[in-house]
Parts: sequence; structure tokens; C-alpha cells
Amino acid sequence: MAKRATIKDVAEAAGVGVATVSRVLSGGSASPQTRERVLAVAAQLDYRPSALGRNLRQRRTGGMGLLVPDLTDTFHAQLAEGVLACARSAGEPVVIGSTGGDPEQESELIGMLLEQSVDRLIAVPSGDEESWAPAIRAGMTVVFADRLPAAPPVEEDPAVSALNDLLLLDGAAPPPARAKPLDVPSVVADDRGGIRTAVRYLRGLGHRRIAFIGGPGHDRRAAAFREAVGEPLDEELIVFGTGSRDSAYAAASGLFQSRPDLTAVVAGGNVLGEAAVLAARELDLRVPRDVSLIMYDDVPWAELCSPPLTVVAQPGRDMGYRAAELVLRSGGRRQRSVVLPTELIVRGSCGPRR
Amino acid sequence: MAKRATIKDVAEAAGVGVATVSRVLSGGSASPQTRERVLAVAAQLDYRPSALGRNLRQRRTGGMGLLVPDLTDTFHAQLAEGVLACARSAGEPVVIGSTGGDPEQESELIGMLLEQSVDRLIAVPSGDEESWAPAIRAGMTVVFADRLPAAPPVEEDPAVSALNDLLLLDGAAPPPARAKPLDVPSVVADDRGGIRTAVRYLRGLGHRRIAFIGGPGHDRRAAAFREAVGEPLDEELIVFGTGSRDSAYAAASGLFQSRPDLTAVVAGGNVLGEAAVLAARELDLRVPRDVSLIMYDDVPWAELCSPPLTVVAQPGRDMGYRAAELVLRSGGRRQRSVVLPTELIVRGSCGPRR
DNA sequence: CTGAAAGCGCTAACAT
DNA sequence: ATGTTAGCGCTTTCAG
Repeated sequence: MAKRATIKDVAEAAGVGVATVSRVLSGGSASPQTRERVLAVAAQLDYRPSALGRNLRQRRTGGMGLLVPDLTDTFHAQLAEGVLACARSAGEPVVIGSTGGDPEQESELIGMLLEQSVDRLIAVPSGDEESWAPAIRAGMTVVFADRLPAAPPVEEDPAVSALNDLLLLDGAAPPPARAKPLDVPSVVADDRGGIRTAVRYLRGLGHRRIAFIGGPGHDRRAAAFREAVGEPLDEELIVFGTGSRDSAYAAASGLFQSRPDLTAVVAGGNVLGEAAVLAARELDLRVPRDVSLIMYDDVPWAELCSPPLTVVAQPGRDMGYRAAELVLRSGGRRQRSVVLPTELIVRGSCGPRR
Repeated sequence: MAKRATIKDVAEAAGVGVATVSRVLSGGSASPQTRERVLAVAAQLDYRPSALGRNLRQRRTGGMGLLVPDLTDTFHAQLAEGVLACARSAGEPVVIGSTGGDPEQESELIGMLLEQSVDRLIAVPSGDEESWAPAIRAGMTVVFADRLPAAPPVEEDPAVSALNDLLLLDGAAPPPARAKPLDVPSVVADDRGGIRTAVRYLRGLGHRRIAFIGGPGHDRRAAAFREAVGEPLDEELIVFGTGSRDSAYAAASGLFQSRPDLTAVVAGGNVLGEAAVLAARELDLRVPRDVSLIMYDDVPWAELCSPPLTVVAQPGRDMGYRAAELVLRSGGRRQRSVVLPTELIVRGSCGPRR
């Protein structure tokens, strides 16, 4: 690294103390002449304050961390672009990590960020609330984007269980003592509205046996789907993949084969939509003649499919931007969560029930 | 930020000096007992060495920077995933920036990285060699991925020009004095081979009027295209977009309209392929009946198109991984550049000339 | 308004 | 083998 000028160099060259230079550069008070001289010298020396010194002094790194499951999921890429846009305009660095949807990798990455003293983090979480507790406790300012961590598995405390059994309290068992839920601001899409609109649209076309294919983190969408469909609910029509494209394909293909009677499917994300299109084609199901399809996420290629895909668009880029704003503006006090609207974009992948 | 234990805390608690703790944790020499005690205390205190202190001391930040034009370009996302995978397994942080293909933003981001003392950088460059010189001079270890910076515009030195005119040396003018080319390792695909294979394939199908649609950074591919097509060369069949999806669409659409006689097109990247498919459909050109299409980059949705797209696949993820290895292993000495093979994946978007 | 000085947490000489 | 010490570049009291 070519040696760069330090604040000391500037101070000497300007004939002032380092404190003065620091003040001038961070907008503190200084006489106009001093200020001007310092500025001139700094420019002449091409001085750039080192973030290293500042960070150490302030015991924190500026900027923010960004954790997403997978950048090749175009929606996450859009979200990331939003975060980067905001960070760029703020001149702040972004340390990024891809978790592969694996809570363990996620935790490791959080550890890495902690080590870097990155104390602001935007995350599309993969782990559950429990796995996020340490980060919060460590003092990180976290903002969740796109989804929230799942509630931790209810711990079957053997003693309590036994007691409950004994007292025959099963039916009206008190809610198991669970860790208090995380209080973290978030930026998510209106999944409930988005899914409901999609289901209603399909209903309006005459569809009755509608399926949902989800992936990790799509629990809220699945819940919204259950709610929108109402009774009678056919749980077999709700399937999940584990996050990889392969497993998404397997889920879609399995669904089509086991339930040839379904006439429409809602894919909970673009990777699942991709899988659904592929699986349908492989099984010679024609869209929308044999099966109607609505995909969550509007991605460029949705328009390229034949027929073009009808989608529930969520503003990925905006979500990222807003999340970054939230995490930056968090001047200590609590931030409100934000829910962004979705939009049903009707193209050609849905038709009347045959 | 909850106050974390420092090396001093560990030293005191273990009854040793800070240096010993430092040594133990970085694998230096220490007696087995001491080592054990320190390790125990460190674990007990949940001590994590602060990267801040280390970085300042070593005057450099670990990890690496990563600059790409646009993450929603799936190829760049794949490349980024490769970089992240390598960085993750090395436990190193990655500071990412998205340039939007704009040399100016790129320069600003480089400045930001310099300020952070990030001295290792992987970049899909947007600026030309000239705009990259400062980063190199500042001592950054740079590895270019996917493409190389364009040669700087030849400066028309008036004096030299005049002299040349005077001496009638125009025809055999000596190469203009240009800055010495950057000597930076890189990881790129075998564009020459990839394009040649594509063109030959199309030729074999009988196509004679083949077009090329490129974007920023596709100069090498365009050059390879010219070479592969040979004489007579129809320059009108080579068009460029500026990087945005809109401009890519405009370029494709304009090409199809101005040259209805073309029978095949090679798109220099997935965003351009996207545009080509869209434009063709808009103009009622059927693929492959009316026009054959080969796209650079194998992306998941290539298979979803109807017909599925024949592509020149380049190993985006590997490229990223290799680039990260290169930049990490750069133990001071020069690294060799690497060229990765491409593969023509024949699907259904090419047919015989009608 | 300005300067001197004290560290932030860590590593690398240097001494023991 | 281990402790002591001197900073890395910066911000921030605290005096002047």
C-alpha cells in the first residue's frame, strides 16, 4: 500500500495541531483562515482520513452488513441493489454475506460481522428468532427485510410436559414459556394482501383446487394462502422446497404428479415459479390451459416466458433501500417497521378453469 | 454495542501479558499450559479479537472489495456468489459495491474502499485503464473478472498530430504514446472460443447474416465476433446497448427493424439476450423460425423460454471463486491470469436458415 | 479558537 | 517462553 498522508502530515504541513485538522474535516469550529489553509493543504496532499483510525477510536465500523440467502435469486439481487444504492449515496460501505439459506452459515457470518465491529445489519433471515438473539444481545442494530425469522421451536420441557400430562392440562395448556419475541424493525411486502389478491383472482377464473409452492421463509405467505383459501383446506396442496433450485423442482414436480386434479398454483417466490414452469413443461402440462400459474416476485424473465407470467410484484429494490435507510437512521431510538404494497400484474399465465 | 472483552481483559484474567494472549490466538509459540489457560479464559469470556485493532495496527483491512455493474444481471450475481463462497470459507469479509456500469460511480466506490483501507479488490470493470490507474498506484491488489478495462482513448496530441501530418506519416503512423497498459491479473472466460463456436454453429445451420448485440464491456466479444465472421464484415450487424435493460431493448429492436434480412443473432450477455427475445416477440419474429438466437451466459431462465435458449455458458461462479482465490493468495508476487472455458449448450433457439 | 495528550484494541519489536 | 512497550490514525476531552 503506497503510504498515504496521515492527519499528522496535514497538521504539520498546515502548521496546526492534529485536533484542528480533525475539527475542520468533520465540520467543527475553526477560524475561516485556518479552515481554508487546512483544506488547501489536505487537498494538496490528497489526504483521505483513514476509516481505520476513526473506527478504532469510535469502537465501531461505519456502514452496514447485508445478509441474503442467495444473490442468484433475482429478488434478493434487487433487494441488495436497493441497499447498495442507499449506502452509496450515504458514502457508507456494505459488507455482504450470502448465507445459502443455512442458519449455521448465517450465524458464522454474524460472528464475522461482530468481529469487524459492524453493528448495523440488514438481513433476509434464515435462522429462527433464537438464532438471532445473540446478534441483538451483542448490540447490533438489525433490520429484517423481506421476511422475519421463524418463531423458535417450542421447547418441550420434559418436566413441564410431564406435569401437564399429569394434570391433564393438554387441551388448555398455557402457552409454553418461550423467549420474548424479538423486537426488530423490518421492511416486508404485504404478503397477506398479495396472496389474497392472487387467490381471489384465480377464484374469479373459476379455480377451486389451488396449490401453493413455498420455500424457506415463505411461512407468512403460506399462512396468508391458507387464510385466503379458507375452508375446506386441502393441506396436500401446500408444499415446500428447501431453497435450492433442485428441491424447488422436486416439490413442484411432486405436487403436479400427486395431485393432477389441481388447476392452479401460486409460487411463493421466483425460484419456485421457475421450478413450476419447468416441472409443468416436463410433465406436458400447458400453461395456462392445463394449469394456471401465479408467481411471487416480478423479475425480468417473467415477461419472457410463454405465456408471460402473471405475478405478484413486490418492490424489491425499494425494500432494500428502505431497509438501509432504517438501519442508518436508527439514531438509537426504535424504528417503525414498514410494509410495502404488492401488485398483481396480470400477464398470460392464468386462464379460466378448464 | 454491549462492551466486549478485550485482549487486556483476557490477559488479566489469565494472569499473563497481552502479547502472550495475542501469540496464543494467532498460533505463536507458548507453553502448552499457558496456551490452554489462555484459551480457556478467552472462551469463558467469549472473547473475540477485534478486527479494528488489528487492522489499524497492520494498516490494512482484511478481506476484499467487490465491484460489479449490476447484481440483477444474473451472471454478475453468479460471479458474486463465487466470490462470497471463497471469502466465506476463508472467514474474510467482502465489501461490495454496485457501479451501475458508470465509471464515475466506480471511481467513487474505489475511493470509499481506499478510505476503508481495503487493499484487495475484485472488479468487473466499467471504467477504462486510465480510470483504474489510481487504484493500482494506490497499491491495491486488483483482479479483474469477466472483462478487462478498455484501453484509454487515444490522446490526440496536437503537436504530434501536426508533425505526423507534416511528415505524411499518417499511413504508417507510429503507435501513439499511450500510458503503459495495466498489468493486472484477471479471470475471464474464453470469449474468443465461445463466440467462435457460436458463430460456427450458426454458420453450420446455414446462416450468413448474423448479428451481434453487445453491452458495455463486451468489446472483446465483439472483436471475437468480427474475427469469427471474417470478411465481408457487415458493421451494421454489430450494435451496442449502454447497459440498461431499456437501452438493450432499444438496440435489439432497432437492429431487427433496420435489418430484417438478418437470420441469426448472438447476444453478448444475458441482459441483451433478454432484450432480444422481447424485441423479437414484439416484432412478431419467431424464434427460431424467423431468427435464430444464441445468448452469452447460461442463466436459469434460459431454459424457461420457449423455445429454450441455446447459450454460450461461462462458469460465473467459478470465475468469482477463482478471482477471490487469486486476490487472497496474492502474497505480494505477481499472479497469473486465468482463462476459463466456455461451453455451447444447444437448446432450441437456433434453427436452419429459412 | 486551538493545541497537547490520552487512549481505542491490537501486534511486533525488544528485553528478559 | 513471556512480559513490556511503542505505536497504527484518529477523535475527544481538557487546558490555554
